[in-house]
Amino acid sequence: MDKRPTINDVARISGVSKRTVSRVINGATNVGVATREKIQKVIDDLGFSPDKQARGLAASRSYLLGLIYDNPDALYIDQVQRGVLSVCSERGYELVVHPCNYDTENFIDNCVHFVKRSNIDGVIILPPVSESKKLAAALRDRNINYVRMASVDLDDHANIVVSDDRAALSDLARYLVSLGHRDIGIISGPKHYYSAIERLEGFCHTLKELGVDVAENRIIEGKNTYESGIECARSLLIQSPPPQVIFANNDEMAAGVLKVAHEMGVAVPESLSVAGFDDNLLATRVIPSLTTVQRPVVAMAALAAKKIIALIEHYQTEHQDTYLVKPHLIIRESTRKAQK
Amino acid sequence: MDKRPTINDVARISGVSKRTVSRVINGATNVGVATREKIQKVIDDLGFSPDKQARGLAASRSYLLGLIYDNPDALYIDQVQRGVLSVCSERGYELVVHPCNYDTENFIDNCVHFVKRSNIDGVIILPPVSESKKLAAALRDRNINYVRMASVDLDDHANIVVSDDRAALSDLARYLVSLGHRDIGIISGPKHYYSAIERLEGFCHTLKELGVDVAENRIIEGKNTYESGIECARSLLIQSPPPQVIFANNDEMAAGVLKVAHEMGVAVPESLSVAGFDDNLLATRVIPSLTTVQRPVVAMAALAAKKIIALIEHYQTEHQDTYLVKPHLIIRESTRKAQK
DNA sequence: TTGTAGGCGTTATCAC
DNA sequence: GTGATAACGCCTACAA
Repeated sequence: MDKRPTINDVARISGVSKRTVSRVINGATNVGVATREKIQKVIDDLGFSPDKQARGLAASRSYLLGLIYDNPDALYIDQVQRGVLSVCSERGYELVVHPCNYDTENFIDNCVHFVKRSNIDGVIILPPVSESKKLAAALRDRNINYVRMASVDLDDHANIVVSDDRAALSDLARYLVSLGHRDIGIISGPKHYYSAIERLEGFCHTLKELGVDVAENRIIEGKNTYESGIECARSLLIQSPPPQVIFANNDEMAAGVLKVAHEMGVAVPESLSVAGFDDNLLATRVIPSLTTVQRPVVAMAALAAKKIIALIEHYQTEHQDTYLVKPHLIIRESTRKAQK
Repeated sequence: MDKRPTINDVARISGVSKRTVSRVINGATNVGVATREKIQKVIDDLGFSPDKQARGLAASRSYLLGLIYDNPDALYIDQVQRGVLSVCSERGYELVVHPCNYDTENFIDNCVHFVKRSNIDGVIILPPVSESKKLAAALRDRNINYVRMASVDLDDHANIVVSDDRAALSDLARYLVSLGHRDIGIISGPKHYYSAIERLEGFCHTLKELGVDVAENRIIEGKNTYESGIECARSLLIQSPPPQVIFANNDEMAAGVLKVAHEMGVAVPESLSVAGFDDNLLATRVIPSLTTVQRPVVAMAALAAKKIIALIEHYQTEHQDTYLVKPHLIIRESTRKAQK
């Protein structure tokens, strides 16, 4: 590899000590204007940029951000990565990815070890892993910076970005009732996920307010997978009469509903309206396209990145306090007015 | 953060010099058995592991692998990441992701700079960026280790993993002809991508061998996007008569074909067979499910990771030579025998 | 087989 | 405002 210029080169050429160069690099205020300009010029001429490793070794920082997740939704991950990276590149950080197994017993040690062995400066944690109190506690105990992305306000606002799924589902409920539907089926997510509970409650609560009750046998707990969506849709659609609407906790399962409806000869949206959640790639590809809820994932991820950097660099910003973003309803072809 | 034990602690406690500890850490052979065991015990007791930054600074290595891509297919990226990471975790590396804009003029500088500023030990490059001769040349000039994933054998075998798309498309052609189809439409990928050319040629070549000619107006150049698939499908299906089969260069575009067929009242697979490429998530979700070609992406990525590490650590392995993997045909609902 | 000494490129301490 | 000098934790000639 070509030898890159070092701080020593800069110091020698500009005729000052490297301590002073260091001051300029780090934007310290106590440097004479003339000195600063002279040094800056040399830096520019040389194309010098500080070596991350040396810098990290001395300051015990790595300029590395970690992304911890156990989420089957690749599209979601991809959007998060893009959001985080847009901030990283501005601020001189890099992103190290770390998928893990939420289920395994040693997953907390695994994550901690990940951070330790590479001196990761801070981690962003995605749902559903982000819902783990144990992980958050373990990180906090070890003074590891983290920011969680979640659907519930379960941490200090400096450590979390939450999407208001409850409010979004409330909107969806209102919309469906406005179409004249009163018989609604639900395929929820796994009940041990806060996100699933939030969505379910937000949905049912508003329905109730509007005078619509959801019978118990119309709520089925799914696993957020396509296969599970198929299974649950089947047990919902063999009921007689079948519901007028099915809301599925994510688009994957909603796609499963479409599949089963097609098999059973149930026309969507003529005889059955279907809604999902995520605005996954699938939502537009599927026929009919899905009415769903879109989270501003890229923006949330960027916000999370700003927060983690604020934590690392110990400064206050307005980002510290803003933490709540609201997803919005996207109406497509899979929902329609109730038949008379 | 808790203070981690250092090599000095290990040396002091085991009563040897840190040079000897260093030898044990790095698996040097010239250490007395007794000494080695004694030191190893201390290492285990302390839970010591060498600091990556210090190590990197001294040895000018970072134990970081980079992943360079500009690919809209999040699913593909996700699979690659998992494949690479499975090897990384075994070998003590971490993965740093770097999406970039293939189109922009400074993308090469951007990538080089990415590697330099974090002292990335080596990069894995995904298609279509991997097809860039300029990038490869730039990396080689600067002695940056790289491995490309591609559809064509366009580099030293130590630097590439290629999927034999040509052979796979040959299989597809044979399969379609065996169903009795002779009138075939094609939505190719952008012609400036090798992958698109390989697939197109592999397909047409075998068709010709089987006595099937594809008329020029039956081949349309798409852009690998869903929208482009819709557009191209339309101009193919308004021809009279329309083709019996449409092969699209990827599943995204094939999904577009299904959409248009649905709009135009063309039954798939009864009146039109459709095939894609990738075995994207879409392939199974869509109705009817797609006949397509699956690349063993995770395995390819793992192989690429092994190759890049071999390059970094300068050793020969059998991985150096194996570089070609063959995708295989997956037959689903979207293709069917030609009607009499 | 083992140890000594110096260096990797930066930041931090504490004088001046 | 500026500059020696010592860390930071590890690796690598070179010596013994």
